[in-house]
Amino acid sequence: MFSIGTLAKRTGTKVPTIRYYEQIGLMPEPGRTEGGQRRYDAAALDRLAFIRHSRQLGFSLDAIRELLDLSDSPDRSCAQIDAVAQRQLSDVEARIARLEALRGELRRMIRDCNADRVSECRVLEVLRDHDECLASHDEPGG
Amino acid sequence: MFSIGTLAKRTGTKVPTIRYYEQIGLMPEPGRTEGGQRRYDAAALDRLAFIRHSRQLGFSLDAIRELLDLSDSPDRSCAQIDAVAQRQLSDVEARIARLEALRGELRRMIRDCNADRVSECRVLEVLRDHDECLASHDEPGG
DNA sequence: ATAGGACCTCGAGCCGCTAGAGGTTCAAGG
DNA sequence: CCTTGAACCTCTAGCGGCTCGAGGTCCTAT
Repeated sequence: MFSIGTLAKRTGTKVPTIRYYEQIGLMPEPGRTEGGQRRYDAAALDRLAFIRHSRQLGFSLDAIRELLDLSDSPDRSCAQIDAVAQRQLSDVEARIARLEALRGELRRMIRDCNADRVSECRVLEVLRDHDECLASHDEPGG
Repeated sequence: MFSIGTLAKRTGTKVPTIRYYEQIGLMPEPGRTEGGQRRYDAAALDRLAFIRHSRQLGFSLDAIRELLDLSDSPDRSCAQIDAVAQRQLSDVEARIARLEALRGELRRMIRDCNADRVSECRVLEVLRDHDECLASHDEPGG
């Protein structure tokens, strides 16, 4: 049985993040000392490590919740788990594609700017005129 | 002089987003009709188009504010503008690199999973054991 | 004159945390 | 056993960048 600070250190998570995960029901409520401090066991450590690693791979907390739920039924087919991972992969691939398009525009914009003064700055021109772009980068974010 | 809805349509922005930009001082307060409705002119349209396009290229609202401020001094050197764009490019490149690493892990994870049951699922194994990963994907997001 | 779409403000909610205030508990050293 | 001070507790608010809803007003076309 160890404290939230120890759990935080062992998983590379910040303490408030652990409390947040508990609050949203991703981590179960742990036992408490008489004084009211949280005390964790190895199971909690495993679960949090799973969550953190999934987060590092870009899974949303909802997707992680799904994975954790699915992993509680060891006899079921793992097709659903693979589907969650596949969705994540597709998502990552889409984001890469979008960012690569942005990278192209930014590079072109910077390369073409041989101006001295703001008034002739190619970067600003491109930002002003959408038509100067090759790709149609519709959605922000990514 | 046209309404916020017209401005929204012409720039592909949602109406509440325009009001939000005004609220945070990115768009100036426009004139109003007697009844209190906003009325915009061509300058507002240009400014909003610039903002939207910059957003599509991934610039933060703060960076856009900087670009807009800089573009008000046409006689200055455009080095600062290029620097903002360069920063953005570096940012995009870093995000691409990170996402490519994630993509690799996800692909490997999915490829290796030939299991039927959840209990043998390779995807879950990898998520449980950080050591199964090739790269050290430290920070989430990206 | 009236209908109804577009506008108004204000406040809350999304994700995934992060930070701060202000107070309590625990563990180590004396 | 007592003191210290680091670590814990709860609660609230904030970040970016919007998005949505409620409840009300205005404008324009018929």
